[in-house]
Amino acid sequence: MIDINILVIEDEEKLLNLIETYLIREGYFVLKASNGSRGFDLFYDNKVDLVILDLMLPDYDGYEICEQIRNFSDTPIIMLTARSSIDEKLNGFSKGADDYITKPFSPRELVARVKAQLKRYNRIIKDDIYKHMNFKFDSSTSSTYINNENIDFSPGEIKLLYYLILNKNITLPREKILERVWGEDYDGDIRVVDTRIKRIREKLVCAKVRIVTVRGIGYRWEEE
Amino acid sequence: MIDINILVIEDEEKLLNLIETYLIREGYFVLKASNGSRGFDLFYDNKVDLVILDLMLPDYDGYEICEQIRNFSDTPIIMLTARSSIDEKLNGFSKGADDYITKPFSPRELVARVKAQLKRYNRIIKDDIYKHMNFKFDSSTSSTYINNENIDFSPGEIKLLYYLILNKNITLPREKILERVWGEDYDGDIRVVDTRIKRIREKLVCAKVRIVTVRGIGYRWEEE
DNA sequence: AATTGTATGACAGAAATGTGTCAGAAAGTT
DNA sequence: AACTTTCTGACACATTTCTGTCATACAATT
Repeated sequence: MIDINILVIEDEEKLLNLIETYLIREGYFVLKASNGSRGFDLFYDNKVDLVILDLMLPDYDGYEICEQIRNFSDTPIIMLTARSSIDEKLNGFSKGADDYITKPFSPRELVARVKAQLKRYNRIIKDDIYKHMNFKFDSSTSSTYINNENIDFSPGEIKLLYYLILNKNITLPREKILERVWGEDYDGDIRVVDTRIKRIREKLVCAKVRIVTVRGIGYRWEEE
Repeated sequence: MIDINILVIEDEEKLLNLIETYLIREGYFVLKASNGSRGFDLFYDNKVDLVILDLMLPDYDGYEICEQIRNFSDTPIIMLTARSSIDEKLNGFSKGADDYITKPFSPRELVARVKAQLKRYNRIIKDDIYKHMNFKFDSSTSSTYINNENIDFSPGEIKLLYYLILNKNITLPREKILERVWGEDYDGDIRVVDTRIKRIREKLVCAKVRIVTVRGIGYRWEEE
């Protein structure tokens, strides 16, 4: 499965750990920062899929960070704050936050909002089922069905499959696939991608979906 | 896709080479200058899509260069500096810089900001869709559709197609096409352009757009 | 008609992708 | 631990597609 990384920037340690617990329970990977500066570093050095950002931090104002991130990234940002007036809310949105949670909040609320944002961004998320014609992929159990028959894929194949489905109808360059599926530190032959695509294709022959080759670029998941 | 050239003006050689490495890894072409004067020359003599400019150079102040460039060009400029006070930041922006990076910075930050600027600048079509009548070109996926049917073009054909669309209704001389699409160092027969145009035309027969020949000069993308 | 510029088809070398095989790694069993 | 099975990346070779060149045909201009 492709890991989903959530960066939480929050100075109150207890709350930080609490949030972490909830998110980990949902299967997300959590990056923790207790101040804005550290948060930045983590954001730059990792693939971050969503940011949960406290408004009041020891070093920076949450708005500043939000603005900074928005200068070069569309990663969804959820603001976290004790203040709850309408004014503040508007301010947060205008700075580019995608959602806003006021403390105190329930774990359920947090998780729901996180999922909502990820879904908006990615279309498909954990615990979702992708289906097209006779092909079905259940991301919560990583099982694949063709004509309601379970088809086995290896762990690596599932990872690639999932990534392709997440980006259906979008052409993915080999480099990008390699970075996301194999990881940034992998430095072997780039054509492992081809080999793995081939292995997946073998199992998709009867499915009404296919992986098309985009010469000179990479591959694309296409629905028939 | 058309090559993207980034001009880096930075006197610290190690940093210069480091930046080059990151950018090349992302598929950009890099022009290096270790002082302002040389930077100017490179800017004039090349098609530059973005400038990364150190604030402190042996011969000129980065602000001066920024102003100079702004006198006749909107090419995005990213300032690079060790200083980080708000004042400096404002100064940089007011002189026409589009973004600002303070040292030290992570590779990811650099690349992210470069991408953000290029995206903003190339609004015309990058990640955008060109459409006229029954013809559609999606630059983010490099896909072409005629009557909503996907038409395959080869990588080279896409490159030329894209360049023509970017300059629609403008007559492009062969020499210019050759320089931009084939690259400056290509030194084969100039008539390759004709051949490739022909191949594109074959696929455009049903489209309500066409490439017209301008005798003695070159070609022009024309909407019917 | 002569001259100049462009279109087209064929071809061969180049480049990218597909595929089978193999050996080492990882995971699972006894 | 020893063994078996599966997974996975590397690599070589086959296949497909691309692309520049060139010769010839065609069109425009004088």
